[in-house]
Amino acid sequence: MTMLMPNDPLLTGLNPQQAEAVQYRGPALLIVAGAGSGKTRVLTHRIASLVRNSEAWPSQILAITFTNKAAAEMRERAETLLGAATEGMWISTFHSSCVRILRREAENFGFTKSFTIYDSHDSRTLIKRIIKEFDAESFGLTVSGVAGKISRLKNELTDVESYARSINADDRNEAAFLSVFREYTRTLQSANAFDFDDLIAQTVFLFRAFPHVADVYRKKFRHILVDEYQDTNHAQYALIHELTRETHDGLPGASLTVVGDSDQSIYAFRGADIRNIAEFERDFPGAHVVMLEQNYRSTQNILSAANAVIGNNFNRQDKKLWTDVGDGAKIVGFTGYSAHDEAQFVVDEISSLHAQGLAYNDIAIFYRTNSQTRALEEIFIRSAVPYRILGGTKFYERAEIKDVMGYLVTVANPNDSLATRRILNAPKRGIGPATEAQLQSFADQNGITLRESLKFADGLGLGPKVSGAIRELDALLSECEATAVAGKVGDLLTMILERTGYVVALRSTRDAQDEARAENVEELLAVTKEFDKNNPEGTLIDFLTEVSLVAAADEIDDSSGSVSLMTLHTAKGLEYDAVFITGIEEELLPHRMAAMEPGGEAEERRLFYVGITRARKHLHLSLAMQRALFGQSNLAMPSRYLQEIPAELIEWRENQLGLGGVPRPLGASGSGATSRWREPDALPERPKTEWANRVTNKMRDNGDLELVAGDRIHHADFGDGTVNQVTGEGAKRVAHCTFDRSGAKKLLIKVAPIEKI
DNA sequence: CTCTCAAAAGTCAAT
DNA sequence: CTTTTGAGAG
Repeated sequence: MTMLMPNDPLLTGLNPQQAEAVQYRGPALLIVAGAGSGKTRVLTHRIASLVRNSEAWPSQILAITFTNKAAAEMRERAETLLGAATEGMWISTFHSSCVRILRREAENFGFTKSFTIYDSHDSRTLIKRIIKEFDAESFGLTVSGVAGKISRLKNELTDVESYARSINADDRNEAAFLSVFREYTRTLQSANAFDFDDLIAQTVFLFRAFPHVADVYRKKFRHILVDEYQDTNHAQYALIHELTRETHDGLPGASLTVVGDSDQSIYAFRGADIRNIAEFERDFPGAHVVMLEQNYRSTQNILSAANAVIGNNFNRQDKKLWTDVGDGAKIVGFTGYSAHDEAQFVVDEISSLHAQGLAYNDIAIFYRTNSQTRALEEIFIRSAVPYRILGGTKFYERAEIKDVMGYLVTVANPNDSLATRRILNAPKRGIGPATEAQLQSFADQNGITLRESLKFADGLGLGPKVSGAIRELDALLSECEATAVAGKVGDLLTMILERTGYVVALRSTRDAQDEARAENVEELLAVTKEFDKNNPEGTLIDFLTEVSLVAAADEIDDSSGSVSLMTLHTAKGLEYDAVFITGIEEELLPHRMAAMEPGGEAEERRLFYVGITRARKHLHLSLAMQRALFGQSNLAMPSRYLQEIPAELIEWRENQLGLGGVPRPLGASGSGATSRWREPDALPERPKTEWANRVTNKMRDNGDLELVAGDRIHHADFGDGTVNQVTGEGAKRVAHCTFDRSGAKKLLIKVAPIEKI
């Protein structure tokens, strides 16, 4: 079914399998794409060929990815191929696509277009409140338990009423959960809000309940392409099914292309069902399958390690990645005494890679849990290496940001009582829990929103001070509502901050952290202004939608010139010249919680596999012998997965402090890691660094320390040394030194624990 | 209603 | 270890 000439530019440089995946035409195509096999290229070329051959209008194409970053990249590459002809194409994430559909269709089922989106944090706040109200703790309900169960049910497309029918009504615990679930659903509805899982599930319900609405989208989208198909959950799977169904007036279903790799399925905890891809051929009879195994990203050594590791998973379709670029450098292994020691290795190694000409933004560090960032950051902050942490405690989850966003949400969606409650007393204006309860019950009795109840505060018999505060808040919100209609988001936020004195209040406290909070709020203001600039037509709702749907990986600014730190999950879909995977220890990878879950061990192995296959040229694997958890130091054992990599692929680096006769954590063969492991009290005495104390104490400031080449200095860890050169300016001055004991280091003068001798 | 301090908890990844 | 929470005083 070739529609392209063999010499078509859209096919040049593609291998036969890739070319087939671009050209095949039929109702269903599954592209099994191993890591680094050029799937984005195949997808974009496929889209381009559809448009170029006039097989489809751009507006008939829907391409779905998991992150905004992936969507942006796909759009950019499609634009390179097609130019302006990409206009009208939907290239976006599952969540963004669904929001777009829901905003158009919300009025069909009891919502308005200005609905707000609750992130997991908002959901938990609401669930917590409901559990308390229902006194449901006594039935063993916890916030995380309920949140997880509701999320699972929604991902399985089970709504409250069908759940109610499925349970044993005599089970008091289940009944208690049901009433919490009911109340949660009711509250979301009356707040005109959807939670994350609703965005997908409600779109499916919408399509099922209103076939004529579904038909509109079935007719519109004639070619649907889904990336990372192995990570779809049941609701997403159902959404795709709904969209590719035949319409009621007999138009055949859209053509569906899915791309995925079951070896990279790492989101089972979020409901991802590996069967969606494994059973694709059964779900879509006549589906054509193309396998992409040639890897264009990594060296053979890296691929051999990846193949060896993933080969230990059972029940997988065997595929072997290969490359023709050659073996490349060996994988570098390192065992540190502690997480800080490990971090120091990472930083030193990065400095040396950088000295060899590798840019910082081509380097990334991965870890299993966000808590591992602390030790890394503590070492990074004192080195001259620029870094950035992706994800983790997210900006939008900070209390001060939630407060300020509460104003924007209340203005955009006055039904959202969760947001209104949040701002009643932020900043402190004397409206406490008692007043809040009174306002809420007044609102409930009169069938109005909490926001509207503020207008009737005078009749509630509250004290003059409280009534005055409420009147003032009401006036402020009214003014905001007027501004929001006409103005920019940045102007609105500026007005809110001025009128509430929120930033001023933060600045006037003694708490040093409040200064940082004030800066965060100002950063948010900058974000709104940036949004206004990039979206001249953008509304407040558009802004709120955008911030609700940002993901960790979306924050990556490739031109930032920094080393990127992120979890292994966030790393999926990205690639770097040099990759460091840290904390490759039992209890961490596989994580102790995951190891107990069914299928957990295999999924953790896939996670490791994903990490390994992100590396183009250099791969570093490191671990520590002791790792602190909640301030408690525990013994750590090398991960079982480490032993799955053939020993000849790894070159173990000596600990620079001189590890004497301590063996590397694993040898080529024979005795397992455990027996080769020394007891901690047998470790050679090492200079006590007491990182924790020094690092968490007040930040050192050597800002005015003058250093020139030739100066002798003393460093708390590295001992005495000589300054070779000083580069940079002001607070960013960097001393290039050679230490007598530890060799060459680059230190940020401002914060390094050094003194002149 | 607000502030302060001490106890308790979090302990896995995230759209 | 850090952050959140609850109780009790002001």
